[in-house]
Amino acid sequence: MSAEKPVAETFTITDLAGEFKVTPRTIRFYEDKDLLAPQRNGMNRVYTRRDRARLKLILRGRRLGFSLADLKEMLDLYDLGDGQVEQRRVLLKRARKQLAELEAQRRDINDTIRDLKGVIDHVAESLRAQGINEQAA
Amino acid sequence: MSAEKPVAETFTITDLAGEFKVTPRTIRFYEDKDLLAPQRNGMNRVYTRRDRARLKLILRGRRLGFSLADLKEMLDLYDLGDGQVEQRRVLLKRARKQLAELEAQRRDINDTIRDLKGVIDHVAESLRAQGINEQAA
DNA sequence: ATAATACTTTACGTTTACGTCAACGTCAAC
DNA sequence: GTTGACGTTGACGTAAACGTAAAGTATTAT
Repeated sequence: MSAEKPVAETFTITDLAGEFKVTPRTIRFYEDKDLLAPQRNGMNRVYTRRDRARLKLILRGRRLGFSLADLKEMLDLYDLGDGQVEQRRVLLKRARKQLAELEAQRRDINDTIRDLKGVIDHVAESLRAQGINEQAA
Repeated sequence: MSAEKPVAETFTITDLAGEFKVTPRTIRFYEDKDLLAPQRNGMNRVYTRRDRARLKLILRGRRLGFSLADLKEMLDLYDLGDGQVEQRRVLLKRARKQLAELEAQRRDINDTIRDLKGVIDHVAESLRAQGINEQAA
């Protein structure tokens, strides 16, 4: 009898696992690595929307090839926005460094996309030149 | 007595390792996985500019988080542009699928960059609001 | 002749990110 | 009261991507 509304107040581990197409094992593993820290209801883990947002960020980072250690640092960046002055200065430096790396990665992606488009155009053209349809007969 | 010009005709394994900041072990490992197939001069490997280009592509792919298995497929895409018609049709489909994935990844990156910029702006602003310089005293 | 340098193969070790049982707790339904 | 359904904690297994010796070969320098 779980609510079907877009977002509930809290989530169970299988809720999140189902939503993001990962196994509960994965989510527990992230907790073991201190990337998540859900509350408990007795023995059971209870995830807030904030936990859910963190998980989303972790999985996005993983798709971009970042290690869990990297992602822990990035999450700490998001967390420590209300620290002491010196802490925030350090945070700012790290965040800008991280930003530079992401922009470098974006350049890599753009280059790769351009190359791949070149291949596609070339092959598509070579098929057209022979008067061949792209779809099979 | 190695030439210092930007590009030579052929390269040794340590040439490439030096240029791309990886170890020879890494390059040999890629060969073992059939991502590279350099010529031999006796026992020693000899890399052409084409091999070098492949290595460059592999390393760029790795920075984007692709597995070596993924990259082998992608390299095959680049290679098979002159195959039979049916082969090229398959190639075209795969290439377009690959392109779609890359564009999805670019969206992930753009989202992440946007989030991170938000953090930076927020923290920088909070420091300015207190009349604090970003650099330490 | 020998030492240094550069390269080779073989093989076992390591880290990361989980997968896969196994055994147990808890609550609702039958 | 036992059977699921869902959750829990270990603990061991594993695939990927190299790292790290160990031991041999080939060329070059002295």
